[in-house]
Amino acid sequence: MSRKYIDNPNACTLVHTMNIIGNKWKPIIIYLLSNGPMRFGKLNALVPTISKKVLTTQLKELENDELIIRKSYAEIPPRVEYSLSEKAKGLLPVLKELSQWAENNFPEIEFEECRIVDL
Amino acid sequence: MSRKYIDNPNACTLVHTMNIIGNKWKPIIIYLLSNGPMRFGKLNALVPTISKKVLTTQLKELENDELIIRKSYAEIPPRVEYSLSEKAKGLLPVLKELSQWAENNFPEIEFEECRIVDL
DNA sequence: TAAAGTGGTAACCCTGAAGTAACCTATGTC
DNA sequence: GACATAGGTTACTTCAGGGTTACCACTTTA
Repeated sequence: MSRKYIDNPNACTLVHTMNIIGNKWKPIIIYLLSNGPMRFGKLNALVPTISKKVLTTQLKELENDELIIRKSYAEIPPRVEYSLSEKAKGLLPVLKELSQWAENNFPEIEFEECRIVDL
Repeated sequence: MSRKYIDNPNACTLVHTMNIIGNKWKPIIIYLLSNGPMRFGKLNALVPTISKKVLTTQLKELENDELIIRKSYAEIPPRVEYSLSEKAKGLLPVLKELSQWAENNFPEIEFEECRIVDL
């Protein structure tokens, strides 16, 4: 008789984490929101390469996973603010370590294209 | 004049990290290899739901990113051993923190299906 | 009266990641 | 001579994530 499946829950919680934040846009969104609450339009302006539709779905998924909080004001024109939940804030130091790891281990990459233009 | 692009390299190193390990199988592979070198067949047996083709491409990509080391012996039948590089070992504590974060913040999830069967 | 501002939704398409099944190499063994 | 073994490759198909464009609601401003 031989084992056939993964033994360790660590691997699976990891998989779960990746399902939540391991995609193209979510780390960026979480990072941006770490500076404080932000409106939909501002997020969209800061990441012009994301379409409104995709931004909407990413925010909705993050909200479902309770990583961000959506607060909408009954105004015209509408105003909606997104902010990080406590769950997400607990993630920030780990994300920072991941960044650090990448910087330390891939020094050949300049990450220039990430630098700013103007706001 | 207003800023139009993301300001912070943190977000982008993060994106880079996610590109490397943020997918369905790589965290699992890295975790399994953290127990020591392992052969292709054993990896495949431990994760029976991954196809040989996909396992091959994942291992190849991890090797290109210098996270794992592929050692092949000129024997018949062939023998190939995979192990973690130093780069990848530096990542392990962070991955563990990510696991920990998921366990702490999603207590409602049992992660039962991750438990073992037999080896 | 028409355009701008805000936060979306609806319908559609496209691509790349992942999955399936068959095949290959070279040897040893029945 | 047929099969098993280990580590793949090749060709084909499927599917979900992401992308594009158009449109909406409601008010203020020009």
